[in-house]
Amino acid sequence: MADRERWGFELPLLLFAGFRSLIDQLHAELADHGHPELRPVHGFAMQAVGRDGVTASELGRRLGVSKQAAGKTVDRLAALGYAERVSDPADARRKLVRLTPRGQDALVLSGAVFEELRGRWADRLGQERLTELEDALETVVGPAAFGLDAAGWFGD
Amino acid sequence: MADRERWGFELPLLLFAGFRSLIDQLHAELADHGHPELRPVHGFAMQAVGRDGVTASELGRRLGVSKQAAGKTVDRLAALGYAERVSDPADARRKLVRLTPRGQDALVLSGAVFEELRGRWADRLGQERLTELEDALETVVGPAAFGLDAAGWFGD
DNA sequence: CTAGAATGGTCAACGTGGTTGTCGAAAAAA
DNA sequence: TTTTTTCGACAACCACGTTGACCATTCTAG
Repeated sequence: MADRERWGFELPLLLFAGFRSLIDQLHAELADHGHPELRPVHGFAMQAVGRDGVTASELGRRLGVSKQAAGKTVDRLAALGYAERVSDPADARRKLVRLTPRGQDALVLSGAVFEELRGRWADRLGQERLTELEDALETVVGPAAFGLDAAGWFGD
Repeated sequence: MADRERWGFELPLLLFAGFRSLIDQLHAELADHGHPELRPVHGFAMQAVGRDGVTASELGRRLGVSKQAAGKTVDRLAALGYAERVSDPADARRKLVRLTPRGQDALVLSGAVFEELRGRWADRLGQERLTELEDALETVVGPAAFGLDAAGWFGD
């Protein structure tokens, strides 16, 4: 919306503002639908757990944090009723982390909200410009974009 | 780079990956130029302090955190040699936080690195598509993009 | 088969950055 | 002048990350 020259420092600010606006709206929506306690970090963790469950060590690898940190996140998720630990009969060392129905619900709901939010961006920009934006971003960040390793990047 | 239909959840991931890639490269560069201790949160805080200095309370307002949290950040910045507190002769309650020369250096360096990084994106995308991306983001996030309130969003 | 290495989970201590609540001193407003 | 507001600090606490250590179990070589 400006043909003025842009500063380099605006780019990260714009990206962050976009990201944050989506995440903030997601969590406002989640809070309105029975999940007020969920934080962004929990969403990432649940996404990494997935439908099949995962061990705490593997979760740590997927999220790019130590297994201890992953274990703590699972503790919180479990305390909030979103995940549970199940012993693995095939390997007495492992404890599978699985999403509870509540956790699955939150994940499904998040997916729906993200679709809705993308729709709003499409209304604002037009499908064309939105796709352009996504493609441009994918060009510069590459497939790394879909790694969930957001270590330490999330808070309230 | 894909004419397939995109999922809503990809958008925040792409934005975050872009943001993070810039910030990570910035701090790698800063570390290589004598500022290995700086964290993203410090950059935001120093930006908010600016050339004129600011009180801890005002800093908190600018960053969207409590004055206590802002005070702690100033403590950390001061311990690292990037900021200092100066008593305000005109108001005995206030203590002006100011950047030290080291702090100013880091800020100037950051600005230069961001220009360089934007240049790399321009090489990849072309000036046209980069400007399109910036404009599209500004359209959806509005002027709010340039608020520095990133409460709790930063870590390592 | 058994000894050693690798893996998984947990405990402890700690660092950083956030929150509230409280408080006294100083300034501003009534 | 009295009351209210503001500023900076202290304390207690929470969330989320880190290392290091440890034990139990499983895998892998010899």
